[in-house]
Amino acid sequence: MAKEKEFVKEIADIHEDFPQWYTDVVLKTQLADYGPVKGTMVIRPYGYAIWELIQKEMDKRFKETGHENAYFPLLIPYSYLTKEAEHVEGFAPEVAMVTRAGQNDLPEPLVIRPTSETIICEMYSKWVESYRDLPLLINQWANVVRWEKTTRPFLRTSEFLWQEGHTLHATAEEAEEETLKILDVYDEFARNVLAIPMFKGRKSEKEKFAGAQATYSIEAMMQDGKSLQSGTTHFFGTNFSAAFNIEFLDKDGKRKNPYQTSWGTSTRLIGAIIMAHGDERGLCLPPKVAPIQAVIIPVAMHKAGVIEKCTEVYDSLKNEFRIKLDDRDYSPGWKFNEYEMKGVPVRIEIGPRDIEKGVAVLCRRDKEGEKTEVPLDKLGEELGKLLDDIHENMYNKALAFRDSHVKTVADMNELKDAVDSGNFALGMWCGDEACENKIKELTNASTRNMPFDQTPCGDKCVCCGKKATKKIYFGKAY
RNA sequence: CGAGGUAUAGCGCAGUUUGGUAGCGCGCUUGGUUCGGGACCAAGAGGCCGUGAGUUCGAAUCUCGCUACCUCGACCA
Repeated sequence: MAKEKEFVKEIADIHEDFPQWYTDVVLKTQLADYGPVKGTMVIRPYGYAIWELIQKEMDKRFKETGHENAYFPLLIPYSYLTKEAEHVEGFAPEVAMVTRAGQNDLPEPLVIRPTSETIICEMYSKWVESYRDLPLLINQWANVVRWEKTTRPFLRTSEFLWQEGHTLHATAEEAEEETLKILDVYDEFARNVLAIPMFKGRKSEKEKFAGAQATYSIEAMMQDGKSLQSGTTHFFGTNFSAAFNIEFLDKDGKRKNPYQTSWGTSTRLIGAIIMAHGDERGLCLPPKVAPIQAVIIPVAMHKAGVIEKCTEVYDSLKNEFRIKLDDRDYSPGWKFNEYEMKGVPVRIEIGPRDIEKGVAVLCRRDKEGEKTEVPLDKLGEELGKLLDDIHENMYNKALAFRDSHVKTVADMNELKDAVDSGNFALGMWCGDEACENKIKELTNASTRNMPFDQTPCGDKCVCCGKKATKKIYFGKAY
């Protein structure tokens, strides 16, 4: 019907105009709206509910691995930022500062945190005295501000929400172990909660965090073949602890700088969900972070007994699932489209015909048109199974997409072909930053990360042709 | 920050060339008929035309500045 075509046009075609599709989905599904200040966004209730579920799942994992939450101040003296040379160099260009308070200029400008290493280190230097104080494992949920040049809702905003973990350890081995452990937590979370497969690996020197000795990342492939860096963990060695005079007296009676890590994930993960799973109908949310896991849609609401039966079903499911009964005065067809656009995993239709048969119709979002009739007394059980199956299917679909969009390449031409046609390229690299820069210049792709499985796929650098020992992913990135 | 584009009702647009006081579709409100894939009829509400200055008797329309958004580059979670 003509009306249906108009609806489809409300969201740009995912295959023809991915950036526009993305923005349409964010705005039309009411995840977020633009704020009045450049690069800011308002996270609307539907989007914030996803963030709360992400927080809940992730926080549980941090606690299970021995971390505690704390909160550090938003404002940081500018002088703190300058203590670690690489750090200030990396962040200065995008730092926002407060220079006035009330009617007076401040004696020292205050940085609105772009990240909290410096102020946390300053505090840690007071708190740590003995090896008995280690390890110190703290996480904070906070907002940070980075004055980015180009912004996009969830993917890059001037202010964003995130979590940042900051830990201190007595030995380098223990700190390195922490960076890898958290990387695994991120990876497992992405797989089991967001249904997104990640490439785990180590960043190149060029791409690592300002002030880190080593940076690791999880990288997700979006449906346009671009990479989204979705989480990072950093090993600092003693770079910061030395700069900030964090010292402890070790068992051997010597004063030492502890080894440090930091790690973070942000509201960007919501962008990852949108771009990894969405389709021409809009959002498709993984059940574990879907604010509404199933929506009950009454059919022929005015007919006797329909609303009553729907309410009864709602009451029987509401304690076990995040469920909504939509009894608004819109036609069923209108609601079907609405909730599909908003990515609700399961729709439960209940109308006079179903009530007569003692069933409800379950329709899954991830497989178009697949409907099953389920006896009302088995609804809870079947819904649980269906949600699990939806998660599996979404993960497998994303995995299959990803695996079919990675090309092993041997030289620059193959690399360029691969990334220009929407793929990641996996190839050998000599480790020279000059090659990274040249690749970026010629193909617009950057190095993403080096997988832990370094089984060679060749022996020559894809760029310079010299002997190469590092296997690394290349891709265009957000 | 560099190049290009856009800004008129909640959304999508016309009107700008040739200045004369704003219109269409969707949505919204009310009443009625409807309801298993975006229903229909009728009656309504809603806009200092992004913003600041200038030209003019008169500016959505002409001139200059600013801002925001979109696309493409350089920087980042």
